Amino acid sequence: MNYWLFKTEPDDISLDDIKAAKTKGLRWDGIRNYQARNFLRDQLAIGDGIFIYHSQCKAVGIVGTAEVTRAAYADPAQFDPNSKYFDAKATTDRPRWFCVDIRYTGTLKNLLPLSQLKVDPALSDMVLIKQGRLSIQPVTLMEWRHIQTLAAD
DNA sequence: GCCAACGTTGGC
DNA sequence: GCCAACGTTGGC
Repeated sequence: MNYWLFKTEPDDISLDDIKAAKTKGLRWDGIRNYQARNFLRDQLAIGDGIFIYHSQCKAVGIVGTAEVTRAAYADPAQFDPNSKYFDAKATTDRPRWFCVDIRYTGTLKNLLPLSQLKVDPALSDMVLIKQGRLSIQPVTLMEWRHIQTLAAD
């Protein structure tokens, strides 16, 4: 069992949208960054825990949790010429991009703003803090637990 | 909307 | 295979 952080722009997909999808869950598609893709394809497993992080909005930070309900499969959008995620170089034999399905598991009592995460010594090695521009990233068990504790306060 | 960070593309 | 140009992410 591993832990992850997914960034999303709430104007596009918010935690509420994930919640509204209930147990049938949501396809997490449109990942077009190789580093994020490799995590998706090679490491995300059913049952893995996910922090949902809102970016590009007023309240930037971790808002809730979700879990993986289906491991990586070829992202159908790459084959759809009408999709903004279409990739002419991808074929069904050799898909380039992958997606997973996730479902809502909870909303944090308090949104944990990036500003707070940044100054927390226990989180100084977090990928979120050390590297920008990565929409799917690993979270250590220690970080996962620490953030859960912060959220419970 | 600005701009820094950084990944990707493409000419050579 | 180098590296400049370019595009995207994402905080502020």
